[in-house]
Amino acid sequence: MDDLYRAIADPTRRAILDELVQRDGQSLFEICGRLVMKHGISSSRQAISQHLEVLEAAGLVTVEREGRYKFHWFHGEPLEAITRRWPAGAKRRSDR
Amino acid sequence: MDDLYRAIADPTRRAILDELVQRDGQSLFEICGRLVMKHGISSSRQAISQHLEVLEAAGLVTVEREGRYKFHWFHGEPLEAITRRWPAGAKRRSDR
DNA sequence: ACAATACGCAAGCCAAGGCTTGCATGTCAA
DNA sequence: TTGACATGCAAGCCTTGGCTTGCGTATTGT
Repeated sequence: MDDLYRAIADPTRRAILDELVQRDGQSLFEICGRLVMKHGISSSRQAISQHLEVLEAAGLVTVEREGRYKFHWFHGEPLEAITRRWPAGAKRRSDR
Repeated sequence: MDDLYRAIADPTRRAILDELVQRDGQSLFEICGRLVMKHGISSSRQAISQHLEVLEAAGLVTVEREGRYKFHWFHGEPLEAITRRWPAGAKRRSDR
């Protein structure tokens, strides 16, 4: 529950989510390449791998091993907890 | 835009938002007291004040000075950017 | 005016976290 | 089987950020 907010706190992890939404089921190397190409992020492979672990712990990314590859899928359901917790509707202060 | 995710990354700040949703328009001292009472959080007044600055920078809290008091209101609209960015609907991986 | 109240500013401490580096493991193709 | 490829593990560095401490400012009540 707490991992969710930590997961989306990092801009690189948010870019990873953007990437997976745009093209689901990518491997680690695919993600690394696309982050450099389209998001200007050039972190090491290990750094991205650690980010993916955090996203997986938060339930925002689903993983499946296939041979020597590991594919990643986006899973947005945990995000609903945020708008369920606070009324996102534009609540303005009432005049006093 | 980036401040939003940092703002809700901290559990104390999330508790502050919970408090303001439950009782809008509190002063700093009121918030401090209620955090101790109902959330078991006992940080110093300055710590809470700094948290409120972060929340204000993220647009999640509206502030109005009145004499020697400073009142705080919850404003949930920025949160909509999250579910607008990623489809929160439970998207599952497609079989391969 | 004076003291108490409510809050702001700024420096410093310390733990958490993001990143790198180096090595290890496992898988596939030739 | 051997080498190339895709990933995992672990230790260390270094910045970020949350918290405290001490002092300063402004407002209110008596």
